[in-house]
Amino acid sequence: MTDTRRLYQQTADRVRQLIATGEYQSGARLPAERELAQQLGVSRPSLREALIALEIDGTIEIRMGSGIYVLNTSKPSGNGRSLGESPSELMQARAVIESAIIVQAAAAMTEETLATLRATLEAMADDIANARKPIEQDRAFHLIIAESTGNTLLVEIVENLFDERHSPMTAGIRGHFETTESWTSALTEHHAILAALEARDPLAAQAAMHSHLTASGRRWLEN
Amino acid sequence: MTDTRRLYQQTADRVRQLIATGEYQSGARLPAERELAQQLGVSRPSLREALIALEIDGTIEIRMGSGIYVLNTSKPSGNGRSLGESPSELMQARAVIESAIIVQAAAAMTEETLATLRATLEAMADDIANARKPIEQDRAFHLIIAESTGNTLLVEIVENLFDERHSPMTAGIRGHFETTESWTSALTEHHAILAALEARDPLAAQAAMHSHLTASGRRWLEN
DNA sequence: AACTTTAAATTGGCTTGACCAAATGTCGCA
DNA sequence: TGCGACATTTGGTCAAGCCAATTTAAAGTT
Repeated sequence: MTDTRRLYQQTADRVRQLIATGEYQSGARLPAERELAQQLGVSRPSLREALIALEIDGTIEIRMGSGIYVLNTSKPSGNGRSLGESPSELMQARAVIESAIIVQAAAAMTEETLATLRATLEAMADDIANARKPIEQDRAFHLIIAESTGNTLLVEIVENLFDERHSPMTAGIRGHFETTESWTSALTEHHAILAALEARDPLAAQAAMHSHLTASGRRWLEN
Repeated sequence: MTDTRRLYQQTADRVRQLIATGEYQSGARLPAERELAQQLGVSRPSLREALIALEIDGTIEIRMGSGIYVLNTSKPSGNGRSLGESPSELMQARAVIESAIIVQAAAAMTEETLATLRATLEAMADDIANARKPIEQDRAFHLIIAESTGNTLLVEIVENLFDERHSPMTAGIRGHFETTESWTSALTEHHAILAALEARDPLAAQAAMHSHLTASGRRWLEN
């Protein structure tokens, strides 16, 4: 699969790799812009855009007239999980948290909330049929479940984790290629979750939610 | 004082102002790059650098061939909470989330991590014996467990929820009257959690964590 | 008239080339 | 040896142009 992300994002990742692999360690000076651009096969303006991204996330420091320096090489997580696996990390976090939340939600589920959830899935199906990305419906489904716990903190957490997925930052790591198929799968899984909630079966709901989010993460990483 | 920052930073701020002043509201489309650059009196490459900075911090979204769009003007960025949150809500959220997390943690528990946890409890006991508030040790205990999942997002969430409890805002709702007794109870509960982790018993650990946080919330409210 | 197809205009994506300004290195002179 | 002027290196910015994705408008079809 060809990388369709913007060039500056791809380039930023390549520079991150140079640093991660120890090619350039903390405090080291990278090659000059002109040279590095040629070395990476991109134009200087494009490299500059990448450097700005790296500067913002604290990977490098740019000193005018002097050079580009690698900043804190402090690496996160000591287990070999390694580079740029933020998407899987995100979806794992969602799976853990939302699975726990839905157990609470199942207990407090009202007929009214169930009706709202059904309406959401209908709208989602409609979006898919019209080749629109049902991101808002997807978001609503998860938020409504969180809201049914009556705990605003839990809602905020679910909200933030969801939005994290579609943030430009995360989109930069891997472009989303949500296809009609993948959305259809997601819809099916949502229906399974809803069925468990209708049956007031907390454990089944928990299992369905966990399954949905892990599958969703897998789809995200595979395309 | 003349602004000596790089041009892209100054430009990014000017665009942020255009958005903040309502010139361009959420969802609105900014002028085309060429036009906006001229309007701001900078070159297109410089404007582009500014736009990348704005894209990264989630202020705008750039759609190829379409335009530049203003995203959510709401800026949560960390601590957008504060309203309608009760201590009980906070502790309920912690109970739900940390109980789920410890199930993952129990599976990944290493002897090394267990040793660190034991050391934390010893330091906590020492603090209590010397009439010091073992807040840092308490914090460390919960964070170490979260960290053992290897998921930085989960760690962040646990961290934020913990710190929320001791924030000025929350402290204002109810001054903490953590007594020696209440800290001793907490320590005992921590030991119970540790015992379950040493036994590699996820369910027991889950129960112990849930029990600890609900009890902790009760103590908080009662004094 | 309504819908579909096609072409033109718009808009972001990227490159080449150049010049300026800050920082650094070099060399000659005291 | 020490210090100051000059040349080099390096980032900062601009200008103009072409390509590709998207949108809009026009033309064609039913």
